[in-house]
Amino acid sequence: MSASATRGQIVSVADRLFYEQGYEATSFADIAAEAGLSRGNFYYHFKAKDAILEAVIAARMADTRTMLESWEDGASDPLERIRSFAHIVIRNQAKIMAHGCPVGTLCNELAKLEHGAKGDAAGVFVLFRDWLAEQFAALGRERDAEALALHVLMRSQGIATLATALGDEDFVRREVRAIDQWLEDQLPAVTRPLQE
Amino acid sequence: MSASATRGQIVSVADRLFYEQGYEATSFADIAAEAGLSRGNFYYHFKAKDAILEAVIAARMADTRTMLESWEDGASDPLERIRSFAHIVIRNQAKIMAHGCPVGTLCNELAKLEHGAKGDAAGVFVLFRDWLAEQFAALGRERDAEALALHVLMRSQGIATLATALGDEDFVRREVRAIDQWLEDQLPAVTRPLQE
DNA sequence: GTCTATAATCCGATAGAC
DNA sequence: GTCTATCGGATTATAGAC
Repeated sequence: MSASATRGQIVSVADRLFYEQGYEATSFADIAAEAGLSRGNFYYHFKAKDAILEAVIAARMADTRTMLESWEDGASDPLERIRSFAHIVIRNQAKIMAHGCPVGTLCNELAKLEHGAKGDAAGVFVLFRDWLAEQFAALGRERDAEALALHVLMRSQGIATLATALGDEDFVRREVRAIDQWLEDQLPAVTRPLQE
Repeated sequence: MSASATRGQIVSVADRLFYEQGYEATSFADIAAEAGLSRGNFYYHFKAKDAILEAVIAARMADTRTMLESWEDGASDPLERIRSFAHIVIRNQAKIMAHGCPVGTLCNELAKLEHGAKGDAAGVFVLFRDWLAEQFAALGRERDAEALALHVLMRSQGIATLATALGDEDFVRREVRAIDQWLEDQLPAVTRPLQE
């Protein structure tokens, strides 16, 4: 296999295992076994575990950009686009209940490890935040677009964490509906600030 | 030192290190060093790492019950009691930005490890949920008390996760204010105190 | 590019002296 | 109850054959 193909295979497997098992709990042997190559061959492609993590984060950034573009292509209405985001927790419910949100759980783990890549991992949140803020701005909420974006992100993270801990499907559906309701309440030309 | 005192010392140190570094990343050597005893002596008090985890979770359950009682003693108004909970993320802001919410991050880690104690760890969430539901019931929201309780829990978890990832203090303050505002919007008009 | 073999380290856990 | 010494296994990482 070519070097780039093998490298891509490693990143793909590592991406999934880091999500399912966590970064530290995933060993080189785990990745090598599922990627179908020996441990020794690993160091030809990645000299250290940190390097794989950076490649996985870069891949997630690229995947996220692709997903955001597909939501833009799928709906011209900014409100519908924001709903596309809010409904991830339902579409990926089974995975989230088993392993949480890939972004939130990785940031939490890297924070505890005091790993320098925490900021890189949080970059996926920044991608979502800025994209959501664009949609809110398009809805006429330019002034507090970023605050509204972070509010939606916050709720999706809270839902994911409690879904993992408690495994309550009704709770997930109910809270996603509450986001939909909240979104519509933001719609009217009335400029209602989030705070105060 | 007596056995129970040493055991308590181990649990206290393990509690803090599990929070700061994570469960798996904390070794027996780490705990032993900070508790001031040898690795070998460990197994007199805890025969396995799982046993320490269970003791830590039991200690957190007890601490949480104590905290809930102190909030009950500190305020007779259920709304004020709920605010006591919502404001944890501000009181513990520095720790949360560094290591996340102790309950949420532990549940996430145990979920990825497929560790049987995940349900026990989630028991702290259940304590908070039931206590919050009691307060909402006392405010006249008996019918949806549990859903309201989970909503508050969800928001505090979302705030904690984003605070850890992004380190934005303004975001934390703004979202706690938004919870306060939401709380007042939940009050049935009849139970609202007369202004004078 | 891929492999085997192995070094060096750390882990959880045990045995036994005191 | 506390200690030292140590086992067996897993881990990251390297060296070198092919």
